[in-house]
Amino acid sequence: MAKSQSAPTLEDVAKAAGVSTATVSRCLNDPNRVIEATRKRVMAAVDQLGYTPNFAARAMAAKRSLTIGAVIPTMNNAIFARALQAFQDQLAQAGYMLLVGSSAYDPVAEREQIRNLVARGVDGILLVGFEREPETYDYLKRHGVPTVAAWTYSEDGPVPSVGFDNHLAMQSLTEAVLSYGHQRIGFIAGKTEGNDRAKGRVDGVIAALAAAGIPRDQLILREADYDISAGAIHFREMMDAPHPPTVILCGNDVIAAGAMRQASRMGLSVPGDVSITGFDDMELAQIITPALTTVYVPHDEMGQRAARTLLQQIEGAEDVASVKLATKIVFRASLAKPTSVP
Amino acid sequence: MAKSQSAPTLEDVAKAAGVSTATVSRCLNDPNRVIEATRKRVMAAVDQLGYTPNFAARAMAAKRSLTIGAVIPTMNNAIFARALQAFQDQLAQAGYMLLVGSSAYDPVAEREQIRNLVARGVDGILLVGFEREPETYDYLKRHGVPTVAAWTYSEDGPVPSVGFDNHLAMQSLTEAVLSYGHQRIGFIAGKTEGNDRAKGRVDGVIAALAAAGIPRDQLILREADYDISAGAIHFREMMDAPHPPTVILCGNDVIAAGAMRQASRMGLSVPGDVSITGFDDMELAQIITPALTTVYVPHDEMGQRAARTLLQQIEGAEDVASVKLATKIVFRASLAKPTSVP
DNA sequence: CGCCCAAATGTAAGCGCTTGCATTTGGTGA
DNA sequence: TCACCAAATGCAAGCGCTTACATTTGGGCG
Repeated sequence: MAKSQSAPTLEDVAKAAGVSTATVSRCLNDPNRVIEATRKRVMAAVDQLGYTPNFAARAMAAKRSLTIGAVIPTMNNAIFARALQAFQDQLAQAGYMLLVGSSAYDPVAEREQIRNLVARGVDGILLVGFEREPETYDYLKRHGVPTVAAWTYSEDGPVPSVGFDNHLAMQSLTEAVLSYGHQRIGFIAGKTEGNDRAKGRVDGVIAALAAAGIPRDQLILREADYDISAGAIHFREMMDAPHPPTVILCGNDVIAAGAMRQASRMGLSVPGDVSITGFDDMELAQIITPALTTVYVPHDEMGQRAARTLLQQIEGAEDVASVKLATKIVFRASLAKPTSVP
Repeated sequence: MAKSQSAPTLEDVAKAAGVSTATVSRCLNDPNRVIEATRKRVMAAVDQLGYTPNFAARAMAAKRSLTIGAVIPTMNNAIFARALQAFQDQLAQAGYMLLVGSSAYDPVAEREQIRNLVARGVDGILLVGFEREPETYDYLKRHGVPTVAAWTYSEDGPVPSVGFDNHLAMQSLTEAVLSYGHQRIGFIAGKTEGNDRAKGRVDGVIAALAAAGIPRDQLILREADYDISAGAIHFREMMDAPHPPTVILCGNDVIAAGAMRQASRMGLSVPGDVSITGFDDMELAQIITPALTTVYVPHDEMGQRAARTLLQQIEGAEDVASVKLATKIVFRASLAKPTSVP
């Protein structure tokens, strides 16, 4: 089938309506700069011809693309995907579309993606976390691309942020865990390299232990990829060691789910033999058995607020404030007092 | 902070290298049309200036955007997100980026998004399922935008597809369930309106029952939104009715998870009191207790193949073939023989 | 009944790139 | 050595839109 004659352009509409292209353009972008009679005529022509503006041309002439970019580690688990959905919904309302890239937790890939997005002329960018080369922030600033960092929070980061205090959240959870009487603690953290969020969580645990006067070497710490099987593997290794912990904290719910699965495979009861906690409060946290004690994170709100923060910047606001979201500990069955005498 | 002088353009590079813009352009897009000495000089200028091409301009001049669009129902659960990730990875390798829209299962929103993507000049579009107005397909064809439908399969759909046979998959699962001896079947389907995949699954169940000579009114059929609580609610209503089913099939794993949670809240044992099955084999299927019998769907492969199918079309291949993916039933603990005598 | 001014509209210059065609270059064979 | 040809490069015309600036229009007012 032959591709039809190319789509109608602004000029076609102008001709059909008997006005200049400038008028048509104004009708579309700033309707009340044009008198009603004319506007009607133009609009009639528009939908009679089935005209749709060409965004590339518009982007080029107007120097804005009505497109926002986002680079996230992965969409494989619901955790980023969910906030991204909320982010996207909010943008769509403002007429923006979302261009996504994923980095697979690789800083180099992330940098590439960012450059790519900038080359595509996105009007703003959503990033996850703060930790990346200063050059990247320079680059972004140099190109005048508004940026917001999510899943993290700081008053004085290189760009505005919308997120929560990873350190504090994990510290609180750890304190809660300690208050149950646990002394030997395992923590299966996410990979911390280039990941300030994971680092924050580790530091939170350490701070809580320190505050409780528990010697640092009581903490069994390991880093895992963010997936089920990694959780399972590390859980097994920790539990197989000479003095297994009475509770294993996990860097997120997915790792915790892996740990849980492994516990059941090893015939260990949770929380009878060992307690387990997660982070994120994804849906699965309430579905697995026993239900998971974890840290609730307002994913949807984070996505929405991030969008608004970005939009504000795009609209030219100076000194856009970062948004600090509250997390809270959700106590469920997977955490209990240790039974074995230490 | 003042936005710096605008980014270097092709012309700047040309000037710096002492060649014409045409040569620079060729260096970038078709390097071996340019002699090595020149190429080196140009490349040096390129990274000395930190030049990055402007995609809008390129899109406009070359009439391709190196951008692919996708409209999916939602990224809230991992099911679409996961395949989307695979789709995206594959595209990235070919230099494309992904522009995403989500429809929230609303046909009108979907149509809007599609038009939007076309206006943005995407080189191809990924859609979920076949069912939508014929005008949409006309529109796409008229604009010459290659399209592929995923999560569904047909030899002779309006566009090539990459997916599996929903009807057959669910029919097989139902047959398996029947072979366990179940007679009173409940099916919590997904909403079927405008959703050929959900419809296919319903038809599959019905076909299997018919083949087994089980009267149609033995089937307790309901449609639910695709979320946990909907699964829970419908599960409760079915089980509270006078003659509760001995097995409840669910339109997907998320609904099944909801059913499972509700079962435990009602003190019903699975599969002792009632069996439950899902569809998709998401990660959570193996994590919940009891593990869920479900239909495995190769999400990653679907995403990858969809990308390749689309790319083929973009490269001008005629008559691109649809890809039929195999599903298979994964038997886990949630399905067993009925214990109560019918 | 003109004049003046603001509102409405038109004119046309780009935005940064690709590409068909024209021109130049350099090597080859006679 | 020179004509000839392919390869390398340059020229310049757009691609479809926005927008600063110029021009026209039409009403209110003196």
